[in-house]
Amino acid sequence: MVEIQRSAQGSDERLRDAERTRAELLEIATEVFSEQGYSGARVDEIAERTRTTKRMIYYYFGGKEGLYLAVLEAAYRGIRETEQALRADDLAPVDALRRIAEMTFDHHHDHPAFIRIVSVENIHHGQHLGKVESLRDLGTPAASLLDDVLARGRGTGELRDDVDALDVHMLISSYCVFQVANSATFGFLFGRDMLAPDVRARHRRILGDIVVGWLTTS
Amino acid sequence: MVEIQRSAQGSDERLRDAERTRAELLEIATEVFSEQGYSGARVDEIAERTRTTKRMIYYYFGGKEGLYLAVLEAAYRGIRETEQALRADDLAPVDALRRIAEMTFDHHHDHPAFIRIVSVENIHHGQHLGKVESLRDLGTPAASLLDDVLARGRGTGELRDDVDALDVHMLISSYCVFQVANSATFGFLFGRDMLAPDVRARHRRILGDIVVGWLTTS
Amino acid sequence: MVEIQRSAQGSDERLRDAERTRAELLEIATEVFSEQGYSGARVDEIAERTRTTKRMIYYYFGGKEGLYLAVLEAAYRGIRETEQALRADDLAPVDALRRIAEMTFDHHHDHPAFIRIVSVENIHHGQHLGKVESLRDLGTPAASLLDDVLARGRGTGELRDDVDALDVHMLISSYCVFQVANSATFGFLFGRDMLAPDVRARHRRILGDIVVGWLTTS
Amino acid sequence: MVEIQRSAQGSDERLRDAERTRAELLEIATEVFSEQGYSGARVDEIAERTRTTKRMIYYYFGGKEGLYLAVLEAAYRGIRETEQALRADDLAPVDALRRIAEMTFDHHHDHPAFIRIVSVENIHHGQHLGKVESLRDLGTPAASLLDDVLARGRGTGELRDDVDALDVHMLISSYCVFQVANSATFGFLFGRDMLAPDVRARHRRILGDIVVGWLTTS
DNA sequence: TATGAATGAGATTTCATTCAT
DNA sequence: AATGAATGAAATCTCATTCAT
Repeated sequence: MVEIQRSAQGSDERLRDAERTRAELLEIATEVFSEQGYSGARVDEIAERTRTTKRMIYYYFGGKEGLYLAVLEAAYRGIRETEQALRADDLAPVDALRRIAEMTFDHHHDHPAFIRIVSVENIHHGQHLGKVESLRDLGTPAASLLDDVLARGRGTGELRDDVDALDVHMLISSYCVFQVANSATFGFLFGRDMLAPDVRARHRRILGDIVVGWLTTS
Repeated sequence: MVEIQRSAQGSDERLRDAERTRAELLEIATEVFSEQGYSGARVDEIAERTRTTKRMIYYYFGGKEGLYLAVLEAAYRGIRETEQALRADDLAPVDALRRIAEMTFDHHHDHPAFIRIVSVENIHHGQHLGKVESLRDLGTPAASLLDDVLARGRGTGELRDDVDALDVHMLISSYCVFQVANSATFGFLFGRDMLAPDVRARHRRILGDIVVGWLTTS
Repeated sequence: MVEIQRSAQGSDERLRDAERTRAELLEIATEVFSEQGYSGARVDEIAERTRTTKRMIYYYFGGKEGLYLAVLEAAYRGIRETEQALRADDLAPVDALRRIAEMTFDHHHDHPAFIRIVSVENIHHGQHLGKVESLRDLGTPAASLLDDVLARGRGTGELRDDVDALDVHMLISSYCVFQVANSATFGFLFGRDMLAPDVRARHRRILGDIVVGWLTTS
Repeated sequence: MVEIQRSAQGSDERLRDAERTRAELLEIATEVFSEQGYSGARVDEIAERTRTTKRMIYYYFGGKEGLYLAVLEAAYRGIRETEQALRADDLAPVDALRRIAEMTFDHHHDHPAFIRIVSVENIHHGQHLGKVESLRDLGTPAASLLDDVLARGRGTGELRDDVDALDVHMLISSYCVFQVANSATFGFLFGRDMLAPDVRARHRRILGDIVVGWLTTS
């Protein structure tokens, strides 16, 4: 019985190792793809920064593109989870808005790899995104949260009613994405490092001001 | 003398051809780099879409990177010229602001290749940008134009005084860049095509509203 | 005793399973090797089309080559059995000849996988055939049957005597093998599908005519 | 002027070299593919047996399959030329028939690589053949030559009229192809080396006898 | 008897670049 | 000013096989 138990554990361990191998590849790949882009990333480099070998990429993901798709999926799944965790029903509409803006801002700053992967995917015209079944209607959560807040605010007359959730989401997204995705060129051209803590704090506040200001204008 | 004249003409023609070859390579390269990224672009493809051969890329630009740097420079020179042409002294501060926002918006929509090149460059951490001498202080014009308007507006009390030109520029840029740079993923996830004429018109108006609204709040 | 009986049954079942696994591998392997050739066949594909796993190929056959050798042996054993079942003593020599030709013809048409395996083996210069001990003198039955018929026919003066059994066997074989082994290219080049029922019937008759005609010429 | 002439020669030489490189690759590839099959052939091996490098295979043929297609095309073009060179109008129908049979027989024996390539292609179900545009209606010459002879023979009553050119061509082809394509297994099983000169001569005569005998039977 | 994970060696293919004229 | 041929280095991918249980 000890025998059996041991071998059962062994099997579990192997399975856990398999999962770990897969996860490790995914993690490093996310890093490398986000740093070098799809074509710039090297399968060899990804493997080397791992405990396993290049061969495993093909074993688990079928190839470079498969790995990239998995990275894409994991990245988007990550943001979806964050969004779903974001609750704002307990706040007054105006506060909720600022809260959503700030949380989104923080999420972008804290997950630069994800933002960069999105940039990479856009360079490739989103051609891979469509191949990932599980990413079909991923947009909904973010929009519906804002929808609720806007609806509540419109009811009380606090928020204007000629703007929809997607308009707001786009404003927030564009502002937040830019911080991370364009920090290199913006920093170079204007000498302002958007990733520096004080600048970040300022921009965070400004975004809140802008969003609230815009939606509370009659 | 006939001899000489002929050979002079020949030389002129050759020079003109040379200039044309260079220009054609630059044009196609801008397209290809903006469509496929730096690593994704193929020297072979660029050459094939040209009337010349691959060898000329090495002849004129020294290599793939040299060509990319030239593309980068040309692209930024283009935007600088547009910005310098933008005049707003004849308008009241608030109108000038809206005007700047809308012109910038249009410029981005009308020059997607440039926006995409900037994305590409950011993917590569702006590592090439620094190598182009002529792009040193390119940021100034855009900022100084806004600076003037803000100064005028602050004087009359029309515009708030706790926001600087760079803050405004960043808001406008982020909003405009997003339209073009992220249209693929945004369109896929939310089903809104930011490049469609009606959506574009709506976003254009919204951007003006946001900028003006933000800066006229006390 | 119940214990023992149970374990005996268990063992039988296991053996039967083992036999079944082996047989299944062999069957699928025959198919795959005959469809893709030796080098073209993939161990992975064979395993996938089976209820077992790739590992079993190594367990039962030692490897890809061992599996191929087993396929080769089984295929040739099949034809030998067919040939041995072919009886012609009860027919007049001329009828027997036609009968042998037609039976052989049918056998080839009905066992394309075998014919294709022979082609594959010839592509590889018969290098594996020599390794299968049990295939040593496999040729004899076919030849000796013809030998008998020819001997009988020569005795009565019905059949010519300057042709030996192997000459006849080669004619029949070449004609029959071609039907199956070269149907793709012949069909492509001449637009005649040798596997179509009516063409097959015509060729069958023609073969009989040729063989009989040839051997009855003085 | 000497300058010019020299450089013209140089250019010619380069061109000739290019042609030579291509031709050499094609020649070695024909050998290797015919010896090892499509999947069994190694691009590396082909290159190594050449004065150039593996890279050139991709430069000239685009890849392994492109090279194989070129081999296929060259091989079939070779046989077509041989067939077109074969003239038989000056012979009496019966003699012409024997002549065609014997010439075809010799051609097969003298071009084993071609026969083997055809076998290889059949193993792959002729899937590549269809991709070579220039091989569309290649069959015609062989058939039309026989057609003429048969027509002449039927007119004089020397040859039977219920057999068409394709029937005859198939008989001849199958007999000849078998000699080369199946010599390994046939030799192994029956101990008769079909490629040995004396056996070859015997089979050559026999084929003539069979063809003539068949077609002159009323 | 059976199996999922792993792997090394080698195969094919790609790519920016240089050579020779 | 221009060019076709050539290329080395490296990238991606494949395949039969073995490990550990």
